[in-house]
Amino acid sequence: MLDAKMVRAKPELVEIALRHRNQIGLLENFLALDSQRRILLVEAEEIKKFRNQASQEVGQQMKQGQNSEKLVERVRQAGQKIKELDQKISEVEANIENIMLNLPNLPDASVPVGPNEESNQLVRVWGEPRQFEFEPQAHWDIGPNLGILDFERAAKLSGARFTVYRGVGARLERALVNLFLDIHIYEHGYEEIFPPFMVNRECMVGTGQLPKFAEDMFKIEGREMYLVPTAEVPLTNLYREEILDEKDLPRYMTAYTACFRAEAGSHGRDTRGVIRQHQFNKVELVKLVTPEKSFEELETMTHNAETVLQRLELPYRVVLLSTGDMGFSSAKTYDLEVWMPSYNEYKEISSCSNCLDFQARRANIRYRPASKERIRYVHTLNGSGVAVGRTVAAILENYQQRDGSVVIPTALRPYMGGLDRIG
RNA sequence: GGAGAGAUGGCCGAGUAGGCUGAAGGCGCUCGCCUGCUAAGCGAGUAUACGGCUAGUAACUGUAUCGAGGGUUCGAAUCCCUCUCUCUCCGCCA
Repeated sequence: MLDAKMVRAKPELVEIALRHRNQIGLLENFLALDSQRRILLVEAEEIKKFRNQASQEVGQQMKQGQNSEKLVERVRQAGQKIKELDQKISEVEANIENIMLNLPNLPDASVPVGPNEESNQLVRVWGEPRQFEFEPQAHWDIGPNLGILDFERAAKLSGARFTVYRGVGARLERALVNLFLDIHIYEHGYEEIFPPFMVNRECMVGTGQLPKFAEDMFKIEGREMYLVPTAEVPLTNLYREEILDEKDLPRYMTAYTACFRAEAGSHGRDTRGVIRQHQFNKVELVKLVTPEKSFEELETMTHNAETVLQRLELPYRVVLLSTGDMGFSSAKTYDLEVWMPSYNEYKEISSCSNCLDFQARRANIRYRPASKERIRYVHTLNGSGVAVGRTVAAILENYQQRDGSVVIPTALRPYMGGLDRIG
């Protein structure tokens, strides 16, 4: 959520920033409702002031045995008026809230302006795509051929966009989770968290999935509970409605969770393989930091995610997303894209974002500065460290051999019981 | 699933025949004093949100907030209703 006072003070700037995000005309109603709200507030508060004083007076008079009927009657009427005004105010506030909850974060000044991913900015490239001396296969062929991915039976169980991992494939998935977690816990200093995979509505609003993107979520029938679309949701919301001490910051947290996405509106995209699934595994990184530090924390978080790909010796590049390609809650996002031979291009495998105080404001996560200034919102960051299914795909494709077998990256072998090759 | 208890400020914890309690007391924290150092001691201070007024995120001022929402009342942390959560016992279960 944006700071309403800031929007009120500089609507033109906000308008421009929103236009860069392809969001137009969302502010018109806000300004009108906002001033209406303040007019109503002043009126209601004045009457409440009268009521407070008058009802106290009534108490005094009653104690002294005086007749206070007239005053009582006036207060009664004031109470009626207050009820009406409060009613109006809460309607107006509901409208304002609705607008505010649907406004995306504003892009940072360092973000390239552009309508879509075409405007993304290449930041750096690591490693080089391998030159195959044979025709490389796609992971959706490699996996089934090795008997480690079973798409057909997954469809029988759950439909499209699900995969069954079996045998060494299942172990590969599990090994990657453990490798990623170990790197972030023991090398990068993140606290390991194992959160619930279902969360309530407040959490989903807190990180920005709701109310705008309800159709992307899996909701539990008959309950206000949602399957987590990313561990970012439970991790960030761990401190919802809390006031932290500055000495408790920064907080670095990492978690493995399954992630569940309805993928509404992505029909026909990435239909083959494990790239776009309704359920996938991910190790997520989340940071809560002081505002002064958030941009440098974004850099280190991105490097933390890169470490995983470097350890696996997978070629990737880092891209700074343009204003038109960023997620709703983010002010600045780096994507990590891993080389995928089947696509003959780099595919997103991690997304690292600085959300500034946007989520903190929604989730009401604040901290008390050591210097005794007033309480402030923390800044929140999140990043994939990294998507596990896509890593499996990348390993299968980048490490495939002419005979159909797949070499296991060295760093992963201890997690695979020493196995150095599949097939 | 059955029975009962409870939700108050950063924490603990008072507060029911409804009124001057934003809220006693303690702890913690901050500042000052004291002190060879530390500790102890003494004094003062210490909620948040949204408004008004302002050059002002200063001061002043108003309103709201004692789990959430609604009701009764001139007036509710205190009475009534609904919901949520926590705890105890029983049952069931990985």
